[in-house]
Amino acid sequence: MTHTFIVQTPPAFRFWPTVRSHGWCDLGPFSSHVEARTLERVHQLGAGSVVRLILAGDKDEHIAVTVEGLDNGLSPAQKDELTHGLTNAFNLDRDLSDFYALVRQYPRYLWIEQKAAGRMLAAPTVWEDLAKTLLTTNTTWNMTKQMVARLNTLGEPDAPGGHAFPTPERIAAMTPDDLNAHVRAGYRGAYLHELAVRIANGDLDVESWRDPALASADLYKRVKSLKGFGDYAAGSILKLLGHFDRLATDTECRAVYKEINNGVPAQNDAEIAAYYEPFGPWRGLVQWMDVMEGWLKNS
DNA sequence: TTCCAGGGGTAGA
DNA sequence: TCTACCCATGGA
Repeated sequence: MTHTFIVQTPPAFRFWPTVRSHGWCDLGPFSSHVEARTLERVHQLGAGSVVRLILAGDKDEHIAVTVEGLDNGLSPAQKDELTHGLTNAFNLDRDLSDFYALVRQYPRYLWIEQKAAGRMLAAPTVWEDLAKTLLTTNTTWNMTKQMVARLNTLGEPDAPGGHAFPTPERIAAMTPDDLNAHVRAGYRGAYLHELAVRIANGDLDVESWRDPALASADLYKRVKSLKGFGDYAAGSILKLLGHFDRLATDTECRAVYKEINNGVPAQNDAEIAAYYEPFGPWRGLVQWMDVMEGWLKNS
């Protein structure tokens, strides 16, 4: 049985550039389909049922949500739950007008507003963003995809054979050794397990980190206090949570800086930080746009 | 075989 | 605050 509803979006929102703003769209349980311009996701509702979501932008750039896999109707509570999760995932509460006003002043960055880029696709839960970000550290993107795919198979299955992202409770119920025998995350496995345990037993309420009143310096400290989250990972998480005043300088960013700097590599990360400093509270997003420019322009 | 990826923890200064 | 060294995986 299939149900469809619309999630309203803010002005200047565009569905496809937001989907393609981040590699997340190709990490399970998301999958993006370029020809159809749809984003799919196998998703577990709070009550336990697993559904398949097919998302597309409609003519007004609102999000058309098709829900497959519910035997009964889509209840108002389920619709609210999905809308809430998608509001998080698409960062629909975020006002980017100041960001566009800033980049409009730089010829190099005029493409950002023209492409309606800058809104980043996140996961519906902070736990999922943390787990995936941990699996991007010190590895290749291809390896990240494989590790996340294996992690994802631990989640609740749906009828067509997909899996929802595993809950922290599910991961916490495993031993670290069993988890890593399955995910093959190397030294990251123990960190992932510890994170799941702390969330599952209530020691950490990571969903509360979405609170807009939380200062980014405070949030940064909290993320970095997690095992396995250093400057790069914490900077990445802050962006997904809507704080853009932190850089997340990785090998990719260093390569991009070299291009911007006429082929001359930065002597150190401080030189890269100095380049982005004028962008103030938006510097992290400008840095991300530099990394994603080629991909976004071709999406 | 070695090197290293969308780094980070730890010890020691 | 900075540096040296270690860390598992698997592709090149």
